[in-house]
Amino acid sequence: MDIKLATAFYDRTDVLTIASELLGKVIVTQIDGERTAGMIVETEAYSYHEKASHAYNNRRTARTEVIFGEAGRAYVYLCYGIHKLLNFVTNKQEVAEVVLIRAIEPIEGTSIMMRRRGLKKENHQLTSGPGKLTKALGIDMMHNTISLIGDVIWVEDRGFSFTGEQVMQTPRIGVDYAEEDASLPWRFSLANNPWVSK
DNA sequence: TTGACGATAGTCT
DNA sequence: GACTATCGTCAAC
Repeated sequence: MDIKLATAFYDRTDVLTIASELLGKVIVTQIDGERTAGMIVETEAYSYHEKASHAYNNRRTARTEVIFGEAGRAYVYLCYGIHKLLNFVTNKQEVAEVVLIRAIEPIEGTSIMMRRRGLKKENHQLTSGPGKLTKALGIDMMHNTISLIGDVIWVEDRGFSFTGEQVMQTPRIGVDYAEEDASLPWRFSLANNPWVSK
């Protein structure tokens, strides 16, 4: 049974719960007439009250405005001038919290993803990182602010469930600049899943 | 108007 | 392990 997650899933007050519950959910994209999908195996939470967040201290700019908007939208931004990173906006309006999608396990359209990534052989390089999965799924800056309840990018619950020791909780990657907040264990990943980023 | 800086990934040594 | 491509964003000038 494939069930598309509704706004209510994202419109909750605990971003850590949402980040952990997204493990096992399936991202589906229908872009350029091509359908691809993958199961989320790694996420990170970001909140306005910690320094790693783009919206730290409720800083509002043109870029961060979507984070303060309604839950259930995509926040896509350019990192290092090259990589597009996909986030899900959560919580109610004016509360800036998001979940970064860091890795997925390919489920549908693997050959399409390989072509987009320029890979000839299938391997874990395909989607094991935040910049890799967006390229594989066909997600670009034009998808910033798009609804996750629509028919371009959405998330389904296909019944995959992970709990307890199957879920790892560790510090986030690449946020050393966040000083004391860099050590917050806000990264969630599936234990022993080969598609988790290195 | 300018310059410093990334929530990374791929290449080279 | 080290190096760096590449560009939008943001704050300071």
